Amino acid sequence: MKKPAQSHDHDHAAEPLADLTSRLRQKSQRVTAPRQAILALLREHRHPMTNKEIHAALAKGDCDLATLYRSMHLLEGMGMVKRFDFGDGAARFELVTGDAHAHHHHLVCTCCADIVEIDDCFAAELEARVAAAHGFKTVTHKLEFFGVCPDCQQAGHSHDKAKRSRRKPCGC
Amino acid sequence: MKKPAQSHDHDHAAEPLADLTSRLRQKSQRVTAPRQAILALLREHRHPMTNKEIHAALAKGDCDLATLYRSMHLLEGMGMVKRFDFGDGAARFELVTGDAHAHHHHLVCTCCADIVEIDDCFAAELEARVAAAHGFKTVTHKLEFFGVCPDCQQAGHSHDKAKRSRRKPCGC
DNA sequence: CCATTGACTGCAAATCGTTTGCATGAAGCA
DNA sequence: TGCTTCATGCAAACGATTTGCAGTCAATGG
Ligand SMILES: [Mn+2]
Ligand SMILES: [Mn+2]
Ligand SMILES: [Zn+2]
Ligand SMILES: [Zn+2]
Repeated sequence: MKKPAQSHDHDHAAEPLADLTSRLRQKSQRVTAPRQAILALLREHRHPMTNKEIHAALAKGDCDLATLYRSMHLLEGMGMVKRFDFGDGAARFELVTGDAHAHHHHLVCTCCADIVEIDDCFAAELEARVAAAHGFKTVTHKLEFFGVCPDCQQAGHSHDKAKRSRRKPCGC
Repeated sequence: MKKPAQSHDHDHAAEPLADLTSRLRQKSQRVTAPRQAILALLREHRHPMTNKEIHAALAKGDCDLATLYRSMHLLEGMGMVKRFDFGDGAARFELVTGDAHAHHHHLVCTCCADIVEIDDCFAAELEARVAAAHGFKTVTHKLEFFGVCPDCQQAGHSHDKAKRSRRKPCGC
């Protein structure tokens, strides 16, 4: 019914954990157990995760939820993770792997919450146009796509968007 | 320091209030005082407003905050208002004036929160491309631009994005 | 115009994601 | 090893949004 699930995608050349923690030291941030656990976990995932998901995925006692929130702020500020917003009220975070991956978008299934990574940003040109047209500087953009994935189309789901709770993907 | 402010923009041919309420009746929704007050207010604004802003703008006692939230859900479901998300934790709503206005985007000043309406959606093509590439159906997108408006550039603000609170525009 | 009735409202309490105060704990360094 | 400072855990605080409930009122039919 679901696809092979949000596979952990171990099949990629991930930056060694040591390299990640060293980036903390370089900015004189302490390499603590919670931070290592978080980075180790994010390293295994290629899709944005909510703090709740991250917390649940970590071994019990690895990291307090409050510490997790604080850590994500830190990592975001250091540019090591990127924050995404799918409009369901919970922030999602993804490890930044290489400059190219820093800015990108997603295609989210409103039915099963499956996420497709959209690595190319074709909005860069639009951004420049919009900025110039109104005299704005340092313009950025947030862009996410939502739709029904092939699997959920089959299942014959209708999913009246207006009726679903405003928060959280339906999960069918 | 600020521009003429979020002017009420009375200078547009707005749909008569009666036409709006009649749309409620057509779908057998009751025309109540709170709903009329909300519609009358939204009719005066062309930019997305948070429920807090709407509630503050209404005469005291016109509409309870809980009723306001419920009303926005109703109106959104009826397609009379559109919900926008600027990533500051509070939903914003705008009256839908004509089909053409239903889907559009914004350019938001991260400094003074000034909003520029971007009526053209140049992302429609991208959307189709993304949908086709991954077999998704009924694909939609959310897109907002953020930057520093001309006024705030002058003021010599730096605004280290990483340091600002995650929520709410700084307001300088 | 009045009675009827279910939809709608105000108020308060509950949720949810996120933030913060505070005392304790432990990285990094001499 | 001891010190200083930053980080953590826990619990309470927060802001946005939702919900339960009892009273109210818009719409309808007589
Ligand atoms: Mn991604
Ligand atoms: Mn708008
Ligand atoms: Zn982009
Ligand atoms: Zn668009």
